[in-house]
Amino acid sequence: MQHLLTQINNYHPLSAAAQAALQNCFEKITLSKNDYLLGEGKVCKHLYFLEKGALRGFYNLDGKEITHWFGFENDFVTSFHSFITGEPAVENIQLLEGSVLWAISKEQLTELFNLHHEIERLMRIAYEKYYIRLEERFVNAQFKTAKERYENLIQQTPHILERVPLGCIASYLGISQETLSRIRSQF
Amino acid sequence: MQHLLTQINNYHPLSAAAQAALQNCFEKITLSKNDYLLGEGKVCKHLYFLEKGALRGFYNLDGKEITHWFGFENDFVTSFHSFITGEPAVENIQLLEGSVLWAISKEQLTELFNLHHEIERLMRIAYEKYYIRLEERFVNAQFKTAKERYENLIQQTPHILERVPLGCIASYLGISQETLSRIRSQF
DNA sequence: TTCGGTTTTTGATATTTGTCAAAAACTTTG
DNA sequence: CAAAGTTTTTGACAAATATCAAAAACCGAA
Repeated sequence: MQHLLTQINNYHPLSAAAQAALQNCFEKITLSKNDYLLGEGKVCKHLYFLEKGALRGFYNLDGKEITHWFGFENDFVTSFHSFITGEPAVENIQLLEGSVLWAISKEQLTELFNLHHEIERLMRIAYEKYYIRLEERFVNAQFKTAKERYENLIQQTPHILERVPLGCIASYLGISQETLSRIRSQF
Repeated sequence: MQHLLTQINNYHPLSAAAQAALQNCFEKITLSKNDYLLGEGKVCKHLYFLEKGALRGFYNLDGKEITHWFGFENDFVTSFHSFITGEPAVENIQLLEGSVLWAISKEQLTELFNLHHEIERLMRIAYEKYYIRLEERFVNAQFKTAKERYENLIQQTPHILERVPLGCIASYLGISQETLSRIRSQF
């Protein structure tokens, strides 16, 4: 729990009162490799903080699993579309490693927003960061070649390569596994 | 100005006090077709609300202009990366039509966040909406074919087709102008 | 209305990436 | 450790898309 609070203070420093309130709402979850945090069709009612471990978001297309994002230590994760809109999730969230998470419900979070302006500020800032991050991935996806995207991955998020099976990475990069394998053989 | 306030209340209803505060901070800007709202290399210090008109964000790559987003009536627009981080913008923002905008500086907005919790909430909610919208574009870019992306455009944002030259739309869809032309001829 | 410039389309060809099938390498577990 | 399963690589070929060049269509201003 201390780790969670430290990280949150890193995003945006909070008063003791706000920290205490958060502490009351977050619940610890421990999951094993391959467990599901969320299955498609379910409404995702929680925001999670990933303290330790790794997971992926994926959806099914023509019988294939399309992994489109990963979560690692100190990431906030959820199915954002479902969490925000309240609609059923299109994606699954599955553990890539045994992990420790902290969960807070949307209801509780909304309540905390009302009680503590600074917690809503924290969230606003978190969204800003996540927006920028997504924007960069979007530009990569749309305007870079498969090889450039792989080089980007090596340089900017090499931990993904070390902790995730190549099959997941291929769809994360938006290319087929075979193409990824051929790109790798050029290095 | 009334239009601006009405639209903002649509996002999230505000108290009279908050509305008055906003009203004091937003400045009207009128620009002509082809004018620039922002040039690459400059830090984007304002958030804009587009009351009437259309514009595009684009950057230069190997001498070509890559349009990656459009703004239309009732959109909040800015170079988000630059606005959020304070770094120089990579992109240009150029008017596609004569337009009416309202501008607020980041400084003023930050001040308003401190004075009115509800304005920060408005912004948090706006980021949520924009995040989801971008996520959808990302999935399209990464996992759909050129033809599917064009069909999506027709169905979901047909106004783009009516108001924007095809050259801009091609790069918005992440395809060459020639390919776009060939796809169009199939309809 | 016509000229000059811009935008869009068409054609021929090259490049990139995907698909399917099989082999090789790696992992897990009894 | 060995069999069975899974993941990754390789090969041959097909499909999607890009590029370059030129023609056609469109558009704005004298």
